[in-house]
Amino acid sequence: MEIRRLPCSVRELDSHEDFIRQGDRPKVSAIVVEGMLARYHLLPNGARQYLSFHLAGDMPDSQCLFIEVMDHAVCAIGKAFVASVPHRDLMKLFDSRPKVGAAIWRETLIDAAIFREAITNNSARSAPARMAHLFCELFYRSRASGLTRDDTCILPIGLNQLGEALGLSLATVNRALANLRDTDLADFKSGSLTIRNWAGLADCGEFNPRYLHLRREPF
Amino acid sequence: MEIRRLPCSVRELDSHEDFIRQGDRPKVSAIVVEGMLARYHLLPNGARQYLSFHLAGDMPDSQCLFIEVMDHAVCAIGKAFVASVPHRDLMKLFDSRPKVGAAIWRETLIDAAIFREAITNNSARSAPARMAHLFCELFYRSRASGLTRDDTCILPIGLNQLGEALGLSLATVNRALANLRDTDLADFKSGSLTIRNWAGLADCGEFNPRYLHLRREPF
DNA sequence: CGCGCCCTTGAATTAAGTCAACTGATGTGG
DNA sequence: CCACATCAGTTGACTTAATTCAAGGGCGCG
Repeated sequence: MEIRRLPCSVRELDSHEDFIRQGDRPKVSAIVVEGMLARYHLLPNGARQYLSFHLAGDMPDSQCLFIEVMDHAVCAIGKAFVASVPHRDLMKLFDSRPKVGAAIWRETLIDAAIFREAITNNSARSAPARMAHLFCELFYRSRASGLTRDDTCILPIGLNQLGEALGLSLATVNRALANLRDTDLADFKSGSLTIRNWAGLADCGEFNPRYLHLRREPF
Repeated sequence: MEIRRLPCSVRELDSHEDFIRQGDRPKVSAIVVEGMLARYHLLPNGARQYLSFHLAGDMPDSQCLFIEVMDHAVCAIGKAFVASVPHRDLMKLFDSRPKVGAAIWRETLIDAAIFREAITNNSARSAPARMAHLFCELFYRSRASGLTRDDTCILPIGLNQLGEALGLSLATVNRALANLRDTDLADFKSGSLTIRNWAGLADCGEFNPRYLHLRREPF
């Protein structure tokens, strides 16, 4: 894509560092170059609700192109590198190349599909199933982006954060992980996820990759 | 908006009637003319997860403009009228008037913000709080669209469906409603919602309308 | 009248949350 | 190099919120 030719500045983010905060009015959008970013809500009691995770190539804050003030925050999950592109330049690009605009619009619609799936996941499934579904999604997307090696992918996230993503307490997350390990479906340990039985894991989490709308599927 | 001038066909939908099903590849997009539409996932066990509700003026399936196959369904909540506009015509409009395209893009981004809020609502809040938040959102949006009278708005939805939206069982929905009624926050009865204490309800549901990004606020 | 649908309520059950103690790595300073 | 602090993960006992199950009530409709 021609986005690569736009002027941009790359920045390194430390683990847990915020890239944007709720209430900000950013003038640039970010593209993940390396590592992982996440969006989250900050709740009145100080707790967090993680909303989505973003891998290399994703634009985790495309929404701020058209919506002035951020209703959520974006932070790094593990060390990450992001490229910032001014909105002005993106808009000019959309004018001169409408297809690029349409492609990014499409990406934002897929983001929305991922949000919808998260609603269903966190509302209608048991703790181990939620865990399994999230693992399936992250592994599938990682693999589609060529970020896996054999059956494992990097996932520099803590159990607490997993809970804040899935609407579960730390203890329940732990037991769900133990469950997946015991049934030999997946093994999550010290920031890396290993798939032991893909079909079984997908079945447990009712994972159907249709909603990701990938052009070429990694399986 | 110039959308009104596009050729379109208006159709009446019965309560519960599907407008689009999962797996469809629609060639038209809908605009709600009257009544209410909802998006939902159909789960493997036959259950539903409602994802969002759409009032007059909304485009509940804008996503199919750029994504071929539907990953969710859209149905009527109560009787409704929808106008269908062929994608072809919308695309032509976007070409000739980029501002219209940007406005619709913005709408889809607000949809995404509503999905995010639903993730948080269904993951991080108690049953009565979820109920309160949903009521706040629907009343606020209804009011912004001029669809309320005094402190009540039409909400032709059953308790079962409320549960399928909030990730709660029928019994819990009932008790949550009783709770809101007892504390004199809101009264939901036979398809209409009456707000008794707006500040209290918003507080109970931690409702902050920021995420709706409305240009002019109804309160 | 009687049937079906939706709402309501109560009692029993279960999944998940809370609380607290303990482990095991990692890291720091004396 | 060891003593100690720290932090993330693990596990168990208890509590609670929500689910499930079951029975009953109101109401519209044939």
